[in-house]
Amino acid sequence: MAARYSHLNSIPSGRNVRIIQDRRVLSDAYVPETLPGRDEQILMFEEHLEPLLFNEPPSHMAFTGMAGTGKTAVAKHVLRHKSEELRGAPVRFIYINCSQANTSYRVMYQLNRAFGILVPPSGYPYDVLEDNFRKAFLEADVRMFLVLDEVDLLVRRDGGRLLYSLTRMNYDLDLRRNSVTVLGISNTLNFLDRLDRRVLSSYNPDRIFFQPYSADELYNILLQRARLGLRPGSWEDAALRRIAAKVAREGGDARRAIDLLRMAATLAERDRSGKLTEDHVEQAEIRVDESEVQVAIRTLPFHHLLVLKAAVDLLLAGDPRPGTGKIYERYERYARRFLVSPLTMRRVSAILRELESQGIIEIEMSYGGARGNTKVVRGTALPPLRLKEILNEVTRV
DNA sequence: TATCCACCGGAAGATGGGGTAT
DNA sequence: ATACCCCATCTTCCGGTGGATA
Repeated sequence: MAARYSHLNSIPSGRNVRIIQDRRVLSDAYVPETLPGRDEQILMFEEHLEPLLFNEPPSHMAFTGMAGTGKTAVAKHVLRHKSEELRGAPVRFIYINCSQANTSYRVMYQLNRAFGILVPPSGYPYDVLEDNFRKAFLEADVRMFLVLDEVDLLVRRDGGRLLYSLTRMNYDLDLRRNSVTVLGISNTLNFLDRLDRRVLSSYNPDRIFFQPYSADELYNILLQRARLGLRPGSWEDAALRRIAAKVAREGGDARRAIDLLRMAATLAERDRSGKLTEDHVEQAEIRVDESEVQVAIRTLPFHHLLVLKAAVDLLLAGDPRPGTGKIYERYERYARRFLVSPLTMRRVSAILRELESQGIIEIEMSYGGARGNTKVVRGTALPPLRLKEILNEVTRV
C-alpha cells in the first residue's frame, strides 16, 4: 500500500524542494502559543480578568489599534488559557465577530445559540430574542464575558443599542452571582468617542492600546511562523528581514507580513530551488497586491464596477486627479449604455468611499474653493491599465 | 466682509427582498 | 393569505465647507 504512493517522496536529484510543512501556521487565523511583542497587552488583559478568580465581575474593556496589531490574537490567546484555568467555575466566555454579525439582531441570535436556544436567523421580533437571552442567562446563573470583535462595524449600524442593553443588564443583576462584561475590539481608534453618552456611561471600558508592530517584532513573528510551518533550513534570514522591514514601513500589519510569507514560500516551492530567498519576497509583494485587488473587484456589485470604470477611464484619458463631478458624469453615460438607470450622486459619492475602503482606489479631499470641496481619486492600487483589463474581464459576462 | 460654488456626509425614510407565524 | 419582522440599498433632504470672487 505504502509503495503505491512512494512517488510523493521521490524528489529529483535527491534534493528536498519542499518548503511548506504546515500551511495552517501560515494563515492569520492561527493563534500560536506565544505572541511576540505583545507581552505588555497580555499581562494587562490577564490582570483585568483576575476578579473572575475570586468570583467578582471584571470591568468592561476595549482593545483599540490598527488592523493586524494582534488584538484578536491576544484576546483568543488569553481567553484560551483563562477558560482552562477557570474550568468548572460559573464563567462563560463568548466570542462573536461583528463583521458577520453586524446588527443587534444577529449578535442576539448568536447569544441565543450560545445559550442553547435555536431561533430563526431572521424574520423574528428582536424583543423576543432579547427576552430569550435574558431568561437563559439568568437560568444559567453565570458570569458572562463577551468578546465583540470588530465592534465598530456593529456600532456603526445600531448606534450602540446592543452595547447599551447588554452592559445595562448589570444594573438589574445580583452582582455577587451574575454579571455581563463586554470586551469590544475595534480597528478604528476613535470608536469610543463616537459612542453616545448614555452608552458610554454604562459601557465605560478600560482601554488597552495596540501599537503597530516594529520591524523587529514583525521579524520575530515571521521567524516563529517559519520555524513552525516551514522545513528547517529552507529559508534565508534576509528574506524574513525584508518582509519585516517593508511591512513595518507600511504600518506594521502582521497579517500582511504573514500573507507575504505564505505567498513567498508558495512561489519558492513552485520554482523548485528548495530555498526561500529575497527574490521570492519581491515577487510575492506584487502577487499579493494583485490577487487582493482582483478578488475585491470580482465581488463588486454592478454599479460599483461602473463607477470604478468611469474613474479608471478618466485616469487613462490623462486626468491625473478626477473628482466626483467628472466621475459622476461619465458614470451616468455608462449606466445608460448598459440600460440601467443611474444612481444619484449622493450614492456614487458613497460608492467611491467604499472602493477606497476596499483598497482599490486612493481618495484625497480637495478644498478647491470656488470649484468646491470634492473627493479626488489620487491613485489606484494597481496601474490603471491593469485595472481596466480586470474590469473588462468582469463586465464581459 | 458677504456670498457663492460644487460637492460633502449625516439623518431619516422609501423600497424591495428575504424570512416567520397564524 | 395575511400580518408581521429584519435588512441592505438607495433616495431625499439639508446644514456644512473653505477658498474664490464680488
